[in-house]
Amino acid sequence: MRIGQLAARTGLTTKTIRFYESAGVLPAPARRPSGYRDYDEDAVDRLAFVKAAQAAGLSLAEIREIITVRASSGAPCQHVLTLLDSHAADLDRRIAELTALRADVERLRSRAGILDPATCSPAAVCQVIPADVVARHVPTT
Amino acid sequence: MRIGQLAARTGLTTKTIRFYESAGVLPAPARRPSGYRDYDEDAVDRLAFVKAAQAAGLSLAEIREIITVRASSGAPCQHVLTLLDSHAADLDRRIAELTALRADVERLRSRAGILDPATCSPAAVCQVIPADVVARHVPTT
DNA sequence: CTTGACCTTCCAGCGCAGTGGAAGCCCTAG
DNA sequence: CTAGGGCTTCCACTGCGCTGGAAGGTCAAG
Repeated sequence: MRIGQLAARTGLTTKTIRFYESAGVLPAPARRPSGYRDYDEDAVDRLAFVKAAQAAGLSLAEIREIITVRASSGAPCQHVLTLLDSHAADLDRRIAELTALRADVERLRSRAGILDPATCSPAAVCQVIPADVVARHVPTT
Repeated sequence: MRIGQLAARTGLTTKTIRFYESAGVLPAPARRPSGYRDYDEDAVDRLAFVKAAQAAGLSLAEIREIITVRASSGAPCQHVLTLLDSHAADLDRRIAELTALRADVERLRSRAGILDPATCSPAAVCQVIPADVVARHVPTT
């Protein structure tokens, strides 16, 4: 099938499919004499995997790596599990950070009621956002 | 004071300070005859505000807008509160998304034990990541 | 006078996952 | 024969917050 039909069947754009090929997550397909790409059914499965892996939070670089492992040393399950674990840990960290930030934003909000706008200095712009929030949200990333 | 000293006092780099000026979050300072930037104490306060607002999750574009409001119509407290509210709502959404993703990653992990690597098709790469995760993590962003 | 630290400008690139557009070929229907 | 829709390549751009480097000016110490 040509790229347009593959796009229709997978819900991606032709642009994205070509980009995935260049990104190494979709093998270069056969070509017709005209130069048109000619895909088989495997391409549909592969793109389904790419979408699923993205939905699971993996980057294209990680997906490419999984595919490489699969091609060179068989089933990449162990590698995938390691990746998933490290992503779960990342997610836990991010969730904790965002939750802390959420609490701090709430704190600023409720504290704002007792402030007098007249006491804001122009250089400091707005005392609703005080300097001490920096200390609580240090370079975590 | 010159830019190097301002950088030392704020913990930023000279590059970043010039970038902030071009981004409109720090006013252009006076210049010495040599062309060197010459900052006053207000610059320290301003950069403290920028850092604090960043730590509170605001983008430079939002910070610039707050500063513009401040310059044109006085204390921007109401504007800042609106921004904080909308950011709190964003954070709630992001946290919910990440939490759902975290649960799904966990689900994949624990389900992986009962899979036979031999039943993975090469095109689908790895059945640890099944197509149905896509449905649960639809285009949310 | 020279060295070196500091400053100036401008231009380029990072990572990420695409998206947009231009110039041109292929193929079929009318 | 022409129009159109599809396909090809390549290059540039998006958003975000910087960071790096080149080429050159300034200033104080030795």
